[in-house]
Amino acid sequence: MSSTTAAEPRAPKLRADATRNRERIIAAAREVFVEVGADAPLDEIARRAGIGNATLYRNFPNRDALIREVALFVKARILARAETAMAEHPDAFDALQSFVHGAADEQLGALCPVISGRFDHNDPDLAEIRERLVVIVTELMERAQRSGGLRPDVAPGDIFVAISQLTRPLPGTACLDLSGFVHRHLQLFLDGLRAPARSTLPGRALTFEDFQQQH
Amino acid sequence: MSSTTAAEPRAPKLRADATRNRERIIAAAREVFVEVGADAPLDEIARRAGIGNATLYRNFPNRDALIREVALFVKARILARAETAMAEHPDAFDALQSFVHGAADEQLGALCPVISGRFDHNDPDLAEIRERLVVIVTELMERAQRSGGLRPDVAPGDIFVAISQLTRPLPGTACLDLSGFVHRHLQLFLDGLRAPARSTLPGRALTFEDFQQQH
Amino acid sequence: MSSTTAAEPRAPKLRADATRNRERIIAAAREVFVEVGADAPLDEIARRAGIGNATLYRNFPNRDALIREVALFVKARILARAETAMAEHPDAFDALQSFVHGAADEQLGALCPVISGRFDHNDPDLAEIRERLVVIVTELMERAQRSGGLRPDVAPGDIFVAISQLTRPLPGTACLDLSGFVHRHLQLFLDGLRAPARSTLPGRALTFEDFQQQH
Amino acid sequence: MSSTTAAEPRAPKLRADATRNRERIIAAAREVFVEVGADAPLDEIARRAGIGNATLYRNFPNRDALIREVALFVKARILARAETAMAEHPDAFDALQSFVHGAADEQLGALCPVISGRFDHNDPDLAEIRERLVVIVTELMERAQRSGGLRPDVAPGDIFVAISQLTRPLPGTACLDLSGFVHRHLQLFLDGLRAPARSTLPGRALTFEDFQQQH
DNA sequence: TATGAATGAGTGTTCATTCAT
DNA sequence: CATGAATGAACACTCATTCAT
Repeated sequence: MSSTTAAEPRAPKLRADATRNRERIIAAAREVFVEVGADAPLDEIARRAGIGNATLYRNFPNRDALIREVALFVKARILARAETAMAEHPDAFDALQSFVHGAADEQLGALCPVISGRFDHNDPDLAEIRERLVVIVTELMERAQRSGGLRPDVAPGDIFVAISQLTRPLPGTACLDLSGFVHRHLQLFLDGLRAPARSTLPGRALTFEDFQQQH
Repeated sequence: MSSTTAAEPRAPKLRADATRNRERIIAAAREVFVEVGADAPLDEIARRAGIGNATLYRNFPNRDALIREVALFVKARILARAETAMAEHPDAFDALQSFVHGAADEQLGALCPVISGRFDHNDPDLAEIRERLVVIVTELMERAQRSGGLRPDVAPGDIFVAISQLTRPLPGTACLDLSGFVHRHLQLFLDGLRAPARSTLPGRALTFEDFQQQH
Repeated sequence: MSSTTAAEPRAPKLRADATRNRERIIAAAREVFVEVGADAPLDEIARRAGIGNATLYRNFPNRDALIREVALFVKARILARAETAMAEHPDAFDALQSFVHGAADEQLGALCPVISGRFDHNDPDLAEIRERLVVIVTELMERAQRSGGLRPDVAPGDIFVAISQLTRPLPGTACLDLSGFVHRHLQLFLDGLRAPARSTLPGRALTFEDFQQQH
Repeated sequence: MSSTTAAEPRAPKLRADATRNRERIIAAAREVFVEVGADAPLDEIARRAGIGNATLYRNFPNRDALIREVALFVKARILARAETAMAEHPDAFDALQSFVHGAADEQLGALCPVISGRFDHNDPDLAEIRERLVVIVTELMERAQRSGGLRPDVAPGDIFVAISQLTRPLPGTACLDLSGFVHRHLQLFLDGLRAPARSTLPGRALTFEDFQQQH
């Protein structure tokens, strides 16, 4: 996944420190981005990670590089949620519901605006994980549509938009303020997704690409 | 509503410039806040309004005062949408749907995060318009629930959260990027609101006060 | 004294307003300069005088012109104090003491720093009143020296420096904070001025010109 | 006194730059405050110290923090003057005179208005040095009163007011303009302080606390 | 290599002065 | 002629990024 995974056999000791720093930075960055937003002071992230600011810059030459790593990290976790959901729920719509609520717990909504706009659509690492995510969510939805649980006029992009929008915290607020209600409104949206459709939707079904253009 | 509506017949001439500037500032502020967010440079707003920055400060001594006026302006328009919706649609759920889509067109979603947090809950002008909004939306929903169109386990706060979240643009993006799909996802949410309820919702119904605490 | 005293016979009515405005501005300026200092916002002076800011600028094209008028006004009052002191006190040193305490009451100390530095030494009105002040204070001091009350190694500039310095309020403070003690320290200084001299003074006696170079 | 005196032997190298900068900033601040006053542009201080403005802010997060350090620095030097004066002069009034002229040379007069008003009376460092100053000046004066050199109706506050007022430069002027005469007028004041008293003073003797309330 | 410090560009806000009514 | 409004320049302070140790 990461480009520094298996290469040089030398300097293994230094790497112990280095990778621990990387992880601490990414964790701190995720926290701070969720709380403060994409414009969070990088010094604050460094402080929260317990390192000097220049160390942060050594690991991630600019804000976008850091955001990229956070994106990779979070998408990997969301992918894992999808895999778990599919494995654990025999009913396809149940699996979809489980995935939606699980992705919300990964704070996808809080992080989408952070990532948004700064996205390098050609980044191979991101492309790979995105592709895997597309595949599994498409599979999840098609199963649910075939089983008659999910209305037929929706596509993966619709799901991701709903998750990211309905779970976004308000800026300047710690993420949890509305979170007591997040699952409630996701559930209302999921109820709207059930077959049979109760209305004719305007627009067209959103592909994952539509969503990715935004995020 | 506005304090400059019909009152003093004197000194209309001097006011001509001033009020035109005020209006231009508010319009520019709304635009810029929607596009850039609550931290938008005030100089940019001044530039967009075609005035000097100090003129902006003369009219609105600080950012919050400006945001307050934008809030008043937008809430007034949303109130008007609610009144229109109620008047024009004999079916109560239709009226509710019309209101929801109309409020989205007023960019409520874009402006909620702007207003959020900086809200002076004691401001009498804001309190008044908020109160009128509460009354009419409550009425709309209760009618729809009595007529069997709307599920009984939801309250006004749920509606406002949905509107504001599902219509929020991504930061750093002109508002319209997702807007082609906004009504689509609102419609999915509205489908989830229809009676009979297709699930048991977690949490409790949100009152308008719950929503206001956020916005 | 003023250059607008006796001239044009026309427009006497307008002048009534105009001169009342002038006086109110000067009074307000004196107050505000004493309270806030030489950098006081001119808008505050206009506000305190109950006029618009542009009216202030019409009367006094810039800060220095306003300060000049305040200087003239205050010096005229101090001159009057000197004349009164000389007339009322048979003993020359008593007269000097009376003058010193009286000048302090005119807030000379507060206003010297306002005036200082912006002085136009060629201004004929100021020159005239300055000259009259020099003459009378010199007379006061020479009498006191001849009568053996005042030590011989001091000159008018020494007196004025003492008054202005010992009565200066601290910046950012309303003038009166130390004022309970001003006369106390002036009195100590006056005790040091009495003959016979208790020390040999460093430097040379200050003329009024020495003082004027500062103020 | 200073928290960087003798303590940590580690990390002396990095500190070399930093402390040199701190010292240069304090020196420049003292200069500029004396010349321009408490409202001096901090950018000018940074420029004079030969550093970037943000470096100044890194060392002193706001104007008051900088003023505090200047106050500490200057008070320490004045305290040293008092100790020297007491040690070197067998006659108590001579010692007092030496202290007064010495404190004037430290530009106490110029800096009192800078410090004034922004004083945090609870600051422990400032409280400590203030206390030591009170003790030694009280001692100086009581000795001089016991030896019959100093009139009995004065107290430390009277001395400090005289020093600070008589040595204050005019704003907008380099401090030295009047300085040729400062010692002359201080000497006149000191002559007024000698026993026997030549008048009955109005008001009451000023304690150091009276003075501190101002500065 | 990791760090703390330095930097300069950017933003909010104030105020003296000018302009239009 | 008096006024309120408009203006731009100035300053405090923040933050991303670079440098020296």
